[in-house]
Amino acid sequence: MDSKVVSLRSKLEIYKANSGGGNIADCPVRDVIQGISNKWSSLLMMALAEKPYRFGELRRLVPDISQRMLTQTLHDLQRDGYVHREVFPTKPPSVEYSLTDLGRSMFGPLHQLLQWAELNHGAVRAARTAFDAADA
Amino acid sequence: MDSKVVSLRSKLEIYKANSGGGNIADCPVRDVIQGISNKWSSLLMMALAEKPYRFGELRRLVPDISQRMLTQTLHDLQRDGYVHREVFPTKPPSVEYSLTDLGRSMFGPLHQLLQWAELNHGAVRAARTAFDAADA
DNA sequence: AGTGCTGGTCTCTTTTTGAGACTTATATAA
DNA sequence: TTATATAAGTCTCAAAAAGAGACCAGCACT
Repeated sequence: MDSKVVSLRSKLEIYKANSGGGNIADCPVRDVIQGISNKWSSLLMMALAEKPYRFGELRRLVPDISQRMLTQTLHDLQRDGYVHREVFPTKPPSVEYSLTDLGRSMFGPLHQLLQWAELNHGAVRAARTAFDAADA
Repeated sequence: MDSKVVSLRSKLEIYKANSGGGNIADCPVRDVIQGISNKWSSLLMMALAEKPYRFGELRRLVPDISQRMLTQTLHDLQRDGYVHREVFPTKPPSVEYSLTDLGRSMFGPLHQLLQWAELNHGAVRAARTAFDAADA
């Protein structure tokens, strides 16, 4: 219990103290988390955790993502090592995206968070409704 | 094992099939996840999981957040029910932010993800370096 | 010859974020 | 007394990011 608090403190205040001239903005945990804390990353991870998908399949699976952001998010996930991109020499060429070992490893804890969201979206919606009613 | 795959499938394809005219954009899991998948939410949750903080303390703890985004992110976290805001009648009045029960509940799985990031940021950095070297 | 499929890129517009001045009331310092 | 600091924001303007949609090349099918 206390160990959790200590480990948290280390990530913020003690991190700042330990890293001589280092800014907390350079914190490696932030660096990693911010790569997956954006609108589309977790959704695409969720899709690719199920099975590999092609570019067009992902676009149809997530109809409200723009082609531009699908390209860019997949590129970023590939760069961070979560996603593998493979081009098949069909006519026209098709591209398949799949999770790497690192991607599957990261999806473990991410999946826990997704499950929490599934279980608790009722509570979150209720909180929003109450909050919006309060200042009305 | 298979149950994980099935539960994933249900969130994407089967969700779409089950929710008659519903769009996958309305998916409640997405709704909740997108509330915490932004640049500052997880960082502030991390800080407040350690202990309650006042507005100015948070600003000093995270020096690269703008006052504007700190206000807005705390407001959104409060609206979603993760954070409690309390005003103390000091002169000038001070405001303390703390996690609610729902916030602490959500921080459980979030903390798992943060720990993964701490353990694996080396691998992510290495992947980035390799990727950037490849197309150079 | 025209149409559609592939996986993108390019441009333009709208939205979001960042930087920084400004606020109101009180306390402290010069 | 006048100046300065502190609290928690808000306001405005500039910059960055995201969304919408046209456009591209090469090949298959009609």
